[in-house]
Amino acid sequence: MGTASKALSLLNYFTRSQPQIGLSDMARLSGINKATVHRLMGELADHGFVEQVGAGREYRLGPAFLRLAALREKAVPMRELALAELTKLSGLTGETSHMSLLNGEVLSNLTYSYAHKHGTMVMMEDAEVLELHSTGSGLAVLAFSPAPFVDAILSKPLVARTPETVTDPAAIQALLPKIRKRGMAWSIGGYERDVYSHAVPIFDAGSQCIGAMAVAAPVSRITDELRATIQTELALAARRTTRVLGGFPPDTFPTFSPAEPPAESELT
Amino acid sequence: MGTASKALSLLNYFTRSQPQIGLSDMARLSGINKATVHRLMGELADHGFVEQVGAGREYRLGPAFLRLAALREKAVPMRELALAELTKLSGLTGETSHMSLLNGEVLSNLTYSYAHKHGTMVMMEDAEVLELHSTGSGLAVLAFSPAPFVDAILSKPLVARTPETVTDPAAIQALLPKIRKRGMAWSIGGYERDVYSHAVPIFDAGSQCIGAMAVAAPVSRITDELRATIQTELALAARRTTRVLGGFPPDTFPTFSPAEPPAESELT
DNA sequence: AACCAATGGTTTGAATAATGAACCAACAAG
DNA sequence: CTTGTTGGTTCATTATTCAAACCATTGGTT
Repeated sequence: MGTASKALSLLNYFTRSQPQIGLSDMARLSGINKATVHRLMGELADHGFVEQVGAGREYRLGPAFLRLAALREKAVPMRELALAELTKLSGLTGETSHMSLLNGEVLSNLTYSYAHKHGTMVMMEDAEVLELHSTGSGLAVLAFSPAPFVDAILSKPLVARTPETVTDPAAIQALLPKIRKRGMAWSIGGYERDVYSHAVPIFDAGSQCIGAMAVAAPVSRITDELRATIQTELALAARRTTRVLGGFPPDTFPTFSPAEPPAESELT
Repeated sequence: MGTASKALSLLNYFTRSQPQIGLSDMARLSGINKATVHRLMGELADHGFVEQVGAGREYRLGPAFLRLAALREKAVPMRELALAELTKLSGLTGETSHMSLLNGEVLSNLTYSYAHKHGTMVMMEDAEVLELHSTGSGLAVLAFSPAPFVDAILSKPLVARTPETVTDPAAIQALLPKIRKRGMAWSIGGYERDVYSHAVPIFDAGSQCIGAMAVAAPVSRITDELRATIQTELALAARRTTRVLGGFPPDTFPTFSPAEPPAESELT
């Protein structure tokens, strides 16, 4: 791994739950020598990518990202375009919709839209991390990712987020052909209890899967009718999103047929 | 300069007007060897900080910034807090207000708020770059920055954005003590014609100047009354913003006195 | 106080990686 | 067929990273 990669990889240890990291912790987390970490963090700090805060001299992400994110969004208004589709999608389905991007071995949430139609709804957060094996979005991405990548993901220990989470690699592998065939994944309570999630992959200009668009509803609200609405509208919205982002689904990607309600036996 | 710094500095060549840069161009712009640039861009691309696009294989900023910016904003909701103050400020003054952060030798716009009170207003953009010598915000920052930094900025060629821009380093140096004394800078038509801008510096926990908050109004709309309102409210809003961001004005920072309307002779 | 275990930060020669000039191959214009 | 681009690669030279030790400071225990 090159020096620049090392410096950049340090940034990945900052998370929502651990927004500040000290020097020694960072050296431990990254497995990189403390002296090197110190130098790298110093260079990152010089460019505003991290900043040192008060007492413990811990590091946290710096203000440079706000500027660069704005420039990125100006050049490629992914978030804006996705949000436009999500807003429509939430309106049509009455449920929370979101889009997430593949980032290494996890998905990170890009943006989301709530429907304020019901008293309860599935909550999302910006930059929320979604695992590939336990979420509908993750399964959608896995199904349309290269086999070596899938194998790498599934060969690692799979955390059970809920009692319903499927953690058997073989069982997950078995799901993928079905997802590939219908162009849509679903997951019931795999990530959070009582959340029924539908997800469709999103592709870039090279037909590589770069993320997923999804609709998440409380299990209790799901009916055949709502399921049909979600599936129809989500498939359309995701297809439009891929296109509007300049991407193309692979030639093998199916046109989702709404007249194909899932048998109870294939619910997952 | 270390390897990591070189890689990070490459990111600064992407701008609003030049969002895509080829390998050779990047090598020229940065003065770094092409082979090195190639490797560094490859590493940046591996982490999603840049991506290569289609035909010319040019590079542009990658999607990783959206995630990291969201994490940063979650940890330190600068933008959100600033926007809350700006919204109030625009409401009270009826004019466009904005906040920008020092990034190297320029300010980059963090966020802004429009007042929809009049048919015309000063327009802003996210991540817009403001020069230190030609904007009210820039002068406010210069006045509260270390002398070596100010000297470094003013020793470089100063671009005249409009016929009104002051480009004489000595003349600008002469303004700074006055700005320090009153805790507020103003600029008339220095950056864009017909824009009258007031600006107050924002400080961090170490009383370092990190940016500025400003109100920009069309020159034609300025009256003594509006000027007094802007100055009073801006001074208060900026002070609240510094505090709410966890910062402290330096001990020497004056309490702006609204009962001190500028004589016409000190307009700049 | 004395001690211990942390912390952030710095220093050392031996191991490792980055560097830059030259070099390809591909494409375009003349 | 030259000339001048482009993105990308090679390899001896050069600079950086590594590990392990060491400081100075802090906070908690005995």
